[in-house]
Amino acid sequence: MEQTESELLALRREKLAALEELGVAPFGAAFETSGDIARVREKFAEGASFRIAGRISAHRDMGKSHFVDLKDASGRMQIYLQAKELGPEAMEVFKLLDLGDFIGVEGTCFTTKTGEPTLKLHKLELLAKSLRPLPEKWHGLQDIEARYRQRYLDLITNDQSRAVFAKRFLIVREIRRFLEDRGFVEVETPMLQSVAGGAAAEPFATRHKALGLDLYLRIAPELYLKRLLVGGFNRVFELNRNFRNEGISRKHNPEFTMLEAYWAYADFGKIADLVEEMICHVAEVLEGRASPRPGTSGSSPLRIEHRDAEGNVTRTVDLTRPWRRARYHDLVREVAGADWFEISSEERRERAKNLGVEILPQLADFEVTQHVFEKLVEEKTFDPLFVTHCPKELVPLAKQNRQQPELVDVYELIINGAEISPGYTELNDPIVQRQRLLEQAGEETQKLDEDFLLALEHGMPPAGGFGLGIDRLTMLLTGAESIRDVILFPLLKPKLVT
RNA sequence: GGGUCGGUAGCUCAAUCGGUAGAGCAGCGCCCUUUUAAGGCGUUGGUUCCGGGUUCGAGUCCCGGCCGACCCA
Repeated sequence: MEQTESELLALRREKLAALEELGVAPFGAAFETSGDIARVREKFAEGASFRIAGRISAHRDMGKSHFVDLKDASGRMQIYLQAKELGPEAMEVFKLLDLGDFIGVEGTCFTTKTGEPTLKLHKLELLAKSLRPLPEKWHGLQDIEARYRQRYLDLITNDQSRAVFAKRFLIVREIRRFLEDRGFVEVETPMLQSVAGGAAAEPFATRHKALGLDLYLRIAPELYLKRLLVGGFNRVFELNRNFRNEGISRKHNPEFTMLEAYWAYADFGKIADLVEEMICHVAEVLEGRASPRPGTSGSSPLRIEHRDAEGNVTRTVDLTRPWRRARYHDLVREVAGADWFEISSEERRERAKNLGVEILPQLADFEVTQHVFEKLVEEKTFDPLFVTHCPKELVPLAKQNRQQPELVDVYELIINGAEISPGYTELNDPIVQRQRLLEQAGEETQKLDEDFLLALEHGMPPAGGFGLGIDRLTMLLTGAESIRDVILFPLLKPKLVT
């Protein structure tokens, strides 16, 4: 089933063959450079000689001479070719080059009439032939689907996209650095688990052949990290992928990156302090400011601006410390009336509808309140807000409050209209933990993680812990509207691109 | 899962009421030794996402499907 190639592709193959005929290896070997292009631009000095390598991104043909733009991840540099200088053999090779080819060059610095720093070539080497044309230089790759499926083209073409991912990698690096500075040890726990615990979510199922074992991709590392608290690690974190077999949306990808950390002898209040400081630290490093000094970062204003395609500010998130902390019940009262928890269940349902919150009849009472909370507090809160003392039904793995046992000692951090980080005073009572897990499993006939309960029975120190969604944090700090814009290869249905 | 919108040349986009599928960039040929979205002249390139249907005639209208975006559940 031979498919006829388009002329563009056929032509590039012909050039490939012609190069081979000239004795040029079209997929070359290592090439020693004087540094990446940005470095060479810094070192640029009239008359000095440098070697650079990169992709041909533009070509301006002047007849007997040519201007070519060479690009690498660090920047762009103009090179200048003269037939006289390079000689006829090299010019013959040059004629067979295309936009998108990788070349290595050696040349002498000079500045053009228009002030452009340029290398006048005396050597040119083909490093890799490109057999397909790249997207157009001016508009770049606009097709959203193509940008996700062929992210490499998006990264080549769209500087903003590359900037978002550069920020993501910096965020991850700074989080690791911050936690390690405070004595947290990074660990790795199983992604393949025979009981997918630590959260309420549908797991992906898989199978180990040799052991004849049903396994699940983890939905959270929590139960393993707590085993490490039992084992004597007092400050641990894991920053890696979780998998949840659920729908896809602007805020959800089936695999996503989660930070979880546990701190022995701390509680959720200390955890909130830590998370607040950590996010501000990361934001300040992203903004190019000096690292915040302990105890002083609270005073300096810190705002994140989100912009649309035209560069207009669409939202400002104010991260200036200290962040607001408020109790769940108080926040609900603020939006739904001071008497919300005194009125009858029927009255609450009626009022929720009047407030524009859709309530299905089968919802439990606490779920009605939770819906009101989500619609009227969470989705309307953009500046950081620690929501504390949630009802225990919402958070089965946290510790109950000593004064009010119907509440748990947790916070839920909301920024940018979404939950971004839950923090807990962890439950370390194995007997209560077993009851809670049994209740949670309920009719779902979910297996209990008996190994985890066994570990707890050996004694787990009181501890604070938190989770932090790295994708959503990156959305916050980059202004991305969709989680797919901060994940290099988001999940899409398969489709052959040609 | 439901609703709305979209898929046209390698890329970015047009195509009136259903009437010969076009432009810019890229490519190819020619001219030009400091250009930079280089320029000038010429030129190639199409399964209009796929499959049916209506029609003298379908990119356009109808039905089904695939993929994506947004909203809702």
